[in-house]
Amino acid sequence: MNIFDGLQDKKTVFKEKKYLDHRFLPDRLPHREEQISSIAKYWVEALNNVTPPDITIYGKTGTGKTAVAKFAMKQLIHAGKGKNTNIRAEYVRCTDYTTEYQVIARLCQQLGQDVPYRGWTKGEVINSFRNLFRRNVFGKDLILLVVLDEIDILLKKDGDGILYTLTRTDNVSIVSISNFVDFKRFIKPRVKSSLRDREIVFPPYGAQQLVDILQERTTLSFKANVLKDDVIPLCAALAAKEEGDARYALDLLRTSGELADEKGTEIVYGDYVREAKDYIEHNKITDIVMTLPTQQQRVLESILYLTKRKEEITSGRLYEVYKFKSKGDTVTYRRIFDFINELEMLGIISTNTVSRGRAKGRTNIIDLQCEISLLEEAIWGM
DNA sequence: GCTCCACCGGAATAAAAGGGAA
DNA sequence: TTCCCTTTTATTCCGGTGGAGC
Repeated sequence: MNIFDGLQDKKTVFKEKKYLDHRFLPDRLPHREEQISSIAKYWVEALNNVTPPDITIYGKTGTGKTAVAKFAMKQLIHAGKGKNTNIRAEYVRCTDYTTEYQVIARLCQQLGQDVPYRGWTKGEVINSFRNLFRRNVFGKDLILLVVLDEIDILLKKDGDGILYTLTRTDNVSIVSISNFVDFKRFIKPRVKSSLRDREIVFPPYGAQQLVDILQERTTLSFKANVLKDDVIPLCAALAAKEEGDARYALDLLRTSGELADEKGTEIVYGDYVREAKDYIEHNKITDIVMTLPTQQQRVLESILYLTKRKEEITSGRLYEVYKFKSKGDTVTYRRIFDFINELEMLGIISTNTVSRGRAKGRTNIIDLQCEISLLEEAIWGM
C-alpha cells in the first residue's frame, strides 16, 4: 500500500486547475483590447529598429497590468522573428529585485552577461550592462524593452537611480507598472524629464467583465456542468467589490472548487464561494503575520490590544503600549513609523492623520482593517 | 579589504487647526 | 472676522553600523 494510492485519481470538479492561476497567460485578455493596442502602437517602432517611447501603466491590483504587459512582450518577440531586428524584452518584478544594483545585475544575467550579486560596485555593473549594447554581440543593434513591474516598491526603497541609469542608456525603453497613480512623486524632476513616457490607465473590472473573464477560464479548467449558476456571478460580485480585482475573482473560483473536492461533492455551490472568501482572508492574514519580523509583530499585537479595549489608537498611545509590551528591547518611534507604513501597505491597518490644534499637535489614527478573531488566531498560533 | 544592503536613529522640516492679535 | 503664530507630532532626509558575498 502506497500512501499516494487512491489520492491521485480522487474525484474532482477540475479538468485543469492551472488555468485558474492568475499567473497563467491566456491567449485572449477580455476587456483589455484597448490597452493592448495602445502598447502595440508604441512598441511597433521596435520592429523598425527604433527605440520605442517609455510607457507607464497604472492600475489597481488585479486589473490585468502584468498580464497585458507579458502578453504584449510575447507578441512583440513573435512579430520580431524573421525580421532583421534584435529585440529583447525583459520582465523584472521589483518586489524580487528591490534595488538599482539588483535590477541591472538581473538584466545583465538575462542578456547573458554574468555579474555577481555582490562585490562589484554599482558602476561596474552599470558598465557591463551598457557594454552589452556597444559590443553589438548579436550583430544587429540591440533594442531592449524593460518591464519594471511594481516599480513603486523599488522607487520608494532605492530612489530613482534605476530610471536615471536606464533612461541614459541608448536603445532601452522602459515600461513602468505601478499600483499607485502618484508614484511619480518618487522621481526627481531631472529624471522625470528624461523619462518621456506615455501613460496607459487600467480601470478596475466591472462585475460583468469579471463574469466574462471567469466564464472563459471556467471552460478550460472545470469539468462540464459542475458549477451552479450562481457561482460565477457571486465570485464576480465579491471581486468587483474588492476594486475589480480579477486575481481575487480567480482565487475565489479556484478555492470554491477545491472546497467542493474536499467535501467530496461533484457540484460547486454558491455557498462554497462564501466559504472560500473566509478561507482566503484567513490564509492571507496568517501568511502575513507569520513572515513579519518580531518587532513588527509586537506592534501588531499592540494594535490588537488597543483595538480590543476599544481605545482610539493614536501613534503616541501605540508607542506607549509597544514599549510596555517589549520590556526594554525596543526600537525608537522612528522605526515604528516605518512599521506602521508597512503594515498599511500590507492592508492590515489603515491610518488617517489628523491635527488637533494648538496644544495637541498632529497624530495618526490607526484602524485595524481585518477581523480581530482572524488576527488573534494568526498571532497566537493555530 | 571592498561593496551592497538591511536596519536603525537623530535632526530637520512640514502640516494642521486652535489661539490670539488686529 | 481675518490672518498669522504656536504647538505638537508626522514625515522626510541623511548618515552610521554591521553582516554577507566576493
